[in-house]
Amino acid sequence: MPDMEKGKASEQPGLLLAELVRVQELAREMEAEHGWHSPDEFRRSLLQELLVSIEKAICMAKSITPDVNPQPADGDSPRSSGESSRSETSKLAFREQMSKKRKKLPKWTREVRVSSGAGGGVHGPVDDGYSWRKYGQKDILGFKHPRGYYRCTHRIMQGCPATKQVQRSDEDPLLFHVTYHGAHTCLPKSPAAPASAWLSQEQQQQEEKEPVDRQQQNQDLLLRFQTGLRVKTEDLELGDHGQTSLSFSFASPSTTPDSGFISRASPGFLSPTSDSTYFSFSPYSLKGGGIKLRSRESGVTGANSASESPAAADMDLMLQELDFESDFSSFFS
DNA sequence: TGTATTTGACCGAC
DNA sequence: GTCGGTCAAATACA
Repeated sequence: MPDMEKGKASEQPGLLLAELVRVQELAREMEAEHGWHSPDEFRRSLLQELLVSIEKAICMAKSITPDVNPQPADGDSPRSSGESSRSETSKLAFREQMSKKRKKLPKWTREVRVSSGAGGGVHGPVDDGYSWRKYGQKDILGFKHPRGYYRCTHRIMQGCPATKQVQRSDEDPLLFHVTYHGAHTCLPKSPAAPASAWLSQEQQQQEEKEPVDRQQQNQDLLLRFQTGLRVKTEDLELGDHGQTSLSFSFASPSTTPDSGFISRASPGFLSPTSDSTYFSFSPYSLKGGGIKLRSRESGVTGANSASESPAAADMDLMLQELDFESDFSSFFS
């Protein structure tokens, strides 16, 4: 293939991505102007759905590369048709296809700490809006605890390629590393109101009563985190596909997952591993899709060392330097 | 009885 | 050859 053609081919996804980012910006502007404080719940949920869909599209666009053959639509749902008659060769071909595809999928890693107050497990209903099905577990070299493998329940029906891996920390049994692979192409279980679950009714009412600008909202968010739970970023980094690593720590006994933050989320999110339970957050809530993330200076190490001010600084940094508008708007609105 | 989880085996990547 | 990720039959559970 001549270089010119190669260049054109590689330009297409870039243009597509640029267009999508542009649409995302417009949607965000619309949300900022009309959606965020709109008393019209319907309009707000529509805007949030729109933003989530755009992010999905961006993710998908990012996963496309010009030098790879386009995947057939049923590539993600191997058992959807003709499974029983699949020949050995086609089976192998499919595996190879999936293997190549995996490498292209966007990936997010995050660490989730479960409060000891929850008794080593979270009994409160926690939900990221998607349902997961465990398909494997494996002992990993260098880790005391096995790694659990989950995929989206809708993989077969809707061909959703999203998977996640859950690895319990050796040092801290209450800490779980959750790695998401691929963006959901399926519909969330409760698309209209997943995010509102993260705030108390009182907080939501307050939110509606007192319209503030976006930066002020970020500050409010920060305050809420400071009073309710600690949040810190650690080793914020960029992977090949915009991988980020974030850490959430529930530090106050009065704000254990059971007592508030988590328990207000919808059911079904709790995904037990073999010897524990864990919870995690939607990749659409925190991922840096389409957003450049900058590494912060290291200085806060270990979950327990996340004192108030570094956590505050980190959160502040996140909220100011990273464009988390859509992410956090869906996460906390 | 249908659905979800467990677990040994298989396969590709390194 | 080793290891991580996935498959799929067996099993558990509601």
